Amino acid sequence: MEHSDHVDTSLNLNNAKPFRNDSKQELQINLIDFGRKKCPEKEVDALEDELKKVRAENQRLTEMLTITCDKYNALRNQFKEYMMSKNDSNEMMDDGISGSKKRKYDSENNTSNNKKVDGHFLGGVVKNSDEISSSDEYLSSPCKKLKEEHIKEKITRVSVQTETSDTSLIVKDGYQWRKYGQKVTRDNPCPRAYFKCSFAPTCPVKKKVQRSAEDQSILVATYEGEHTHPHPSNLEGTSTTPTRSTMLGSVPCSTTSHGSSGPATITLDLTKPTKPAQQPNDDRALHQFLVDQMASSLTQNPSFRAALAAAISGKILQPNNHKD
DNA sequence: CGCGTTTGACCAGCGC
DNA sequence: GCGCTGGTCAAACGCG
Repeated sequence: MEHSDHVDTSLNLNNAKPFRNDSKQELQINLIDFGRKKCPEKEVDALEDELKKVRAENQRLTEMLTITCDKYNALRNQFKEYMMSKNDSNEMMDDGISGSKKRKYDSENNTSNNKKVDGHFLGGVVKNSDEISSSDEYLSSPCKKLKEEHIKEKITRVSVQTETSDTSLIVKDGYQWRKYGQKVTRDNPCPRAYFKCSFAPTCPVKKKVQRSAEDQSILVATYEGEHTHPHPSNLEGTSTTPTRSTMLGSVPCSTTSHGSSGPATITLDLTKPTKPAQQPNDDRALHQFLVDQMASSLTQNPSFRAALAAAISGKILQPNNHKD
């Protein structure tokens, strides 16, 4: 676009504040500047048309996404119900296999996870799709008590793409962790680090971090339990209030979960910051994430679109009124 | 000096 | 019962 050199289209997302009046004002100011600098009427009409088209397209995509999400949720619920009924019947038959206990579950889960992590590596983002199989194992554990414990104790698995040169077993998720152990496991030459949540003394959450045996640039973090306290970033007054499903700590991530009972798999991509996870890069990742979130929520916000359209039609079309 | 990390020791589950 | 393994503990250590 030839205007890009002249027009400051930024919404000043650096502060990552929610959409508020001041942002709207700033937008209007930017649009005023936009109209003032150069906008032949034809071009404005063309832009307006394009805007309408984009809005229509956006609307259509939003509807499609909503429908897809609804369908996905319905299917997921069906699958969950099916698995529950299947496990209820399996449990009776599996009672003889008393050997399968916590450790067995963990190790099987870990190995299967490690294998699958690499199988779904897609251009810097790890697509870890073991949630179905692991929930299967998870729920089909013959030990009823342990099963209930596991269900109660939510397990989340996070695959993090990092630099191979980064030897630290640190997954920055915003919480405070205290390392209490490290162990080299049999099926993986890379040591596994054990962390406890130290943000709240009573918080039962534990975290295990280990590099994938096959792709050492991938860190696999396993979270056990749920935090009994709010996310530290929320307490610090972080402007956005992301849920665990959209933001794990302060790094960009996506998550696939299956309700409250099964393990969730979350995918982080820490490769975009080109250096190992350090504070400035963490900030950059956070910043990028917030920008994306803001952009996404703004474009899906009907009132924002209406305000944008109103601002364009009201201000640009009347370039003479731009200043008092 | 306080706090977090490191690391060897210990414990419990599991297979043989 | 024994050895292997994963998970945890706690003393030693390092750092700010």
